[in-house]
Amino acid sequence: MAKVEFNIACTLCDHLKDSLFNGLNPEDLSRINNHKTCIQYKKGQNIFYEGTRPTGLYCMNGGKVKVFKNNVQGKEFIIYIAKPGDFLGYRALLSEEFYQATATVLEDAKICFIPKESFFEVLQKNPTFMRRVVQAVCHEMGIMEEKLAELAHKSVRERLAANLLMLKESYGMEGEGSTLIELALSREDLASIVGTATETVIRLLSEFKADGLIAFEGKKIRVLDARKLAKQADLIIA
Amino acid sequence: MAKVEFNIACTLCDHLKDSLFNGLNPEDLSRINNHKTCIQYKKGQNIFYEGTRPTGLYCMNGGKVKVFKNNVQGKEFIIYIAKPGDFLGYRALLSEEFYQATATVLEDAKICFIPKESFFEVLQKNPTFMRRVVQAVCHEMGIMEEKLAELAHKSVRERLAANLLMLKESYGMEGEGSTLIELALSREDLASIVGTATETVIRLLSEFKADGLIAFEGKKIRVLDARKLAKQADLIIA
DNA sequence: CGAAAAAGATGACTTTTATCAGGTTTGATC
DNA sequence: GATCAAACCTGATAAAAGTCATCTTTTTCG
Repeated sequence: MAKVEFNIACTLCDHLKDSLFNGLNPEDLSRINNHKTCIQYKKGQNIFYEGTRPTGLYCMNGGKVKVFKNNVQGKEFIIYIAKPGDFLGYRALLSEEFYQATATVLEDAKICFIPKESFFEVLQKNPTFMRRVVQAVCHEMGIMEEKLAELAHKSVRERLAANLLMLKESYGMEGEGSTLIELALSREDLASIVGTATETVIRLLSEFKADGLIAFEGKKIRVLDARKLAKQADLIIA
Repeated sequence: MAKVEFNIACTLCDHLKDSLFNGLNPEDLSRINNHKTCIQYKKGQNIFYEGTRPTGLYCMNGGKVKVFKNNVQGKEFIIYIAKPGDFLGYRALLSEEFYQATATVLEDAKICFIPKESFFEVLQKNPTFMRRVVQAVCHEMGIMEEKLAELAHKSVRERLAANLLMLKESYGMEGEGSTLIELALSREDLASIVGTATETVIRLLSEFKADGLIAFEGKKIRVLDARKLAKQADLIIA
């Protein structure tokens, strides 16, 4: 499973508009572009490992990557799932620490690597870009605070429902009419997102299906009744 | 309970050395100093509320403040506890969002307020300071990832033990010999930190006390056997 | 000081969810 | 297409932790 290089100019990248690099001046973008290395990864390959030192930033061009931590007993907790346009591994890079999580490819991915020096150079030269990165990081932190409170006080059923809705929002196709979660997640991975046992996820999914809240389409899940699901998630009272 | 103003020059602040303002050039520090308002708060007073818009940054000069979210049933989850030298409310300020949490005084506090404009001005003028803020925010984020994984996969007993150790580290007195947690936490607040019910915390604390792991001194807890506590937290295998 | 409120403690009970053990189905590989 | 592994599913059981009710102790405050 050798790594395969590919190359797309950042200016021509389909996902530039979704990325933090969007709005960067041509000069800085070309600096990034000239120093990047783009690699195709197969499902199951690792991008980086917990405990190692970051040497640069990963920018997703295609596919899906899970970022997770392993606990002592080997159980995974998935912190987030990166999709095209997302940065990967920026937290440890910016805090100058070791990676605290491992990144593994969920769906065949194309990922560009930008060396630390180039990224930091642009960051330092360009206060507006720095400002936007800070804003994004702090927004992300808000999401994590939300997750913490959810994990602390909601039942597994509520968390599963909430996460299905979240996945629909984040990984649904363009357009509001979309209800299919464009992510071929195993039950095990879904359990690692919700923070529960695989068996529990299986049981609850069958219940949700029996109640007409969701449907299975191949390896993917379609949200049939977002409103009822939100009720299950205790997001709306009525 | 009127708010009482006080004033201490930032350059003379005892906690400057623990703060992100440490190392700031005299010019920038005086800009901060000249625009700040310092207020004394009593236990129980609120600094800011979830859902409101931040207008500046709070910098702790004394006391303790809890930052928490309320869930639908009114149960609190404490995200962190700010101590002197800490910034308060910077996440929402930097992400330009509403506060997602409420801040309430745990122990009578002295807090300086720096208006958004002054803080942003220094931030923009001073790339080194910006860099340090980013680094701190990303470090904080790493701690939250850790907490997420802990909440997802550890038992209440393990989490309580881990949190007691954490509290000892963060709120113990200076010097490594210190074992007393310098925080008068109610059982209810401790439960809100661990993410469990008050009764459960009470029961587990009695067990820890019976096993000689901790002792109560007034409203405070002393860690008697950090090693055994770490074993309870499943942090060490042996 | 004394009354009221808040915090702490304990017991009984129930619910939730993890775990284990055994199945079946699906999918990849030779 | 046979074989093996992985993923998925189901049921039984046990443990963990929440809830509720009650009681005691401590704190607050007029």
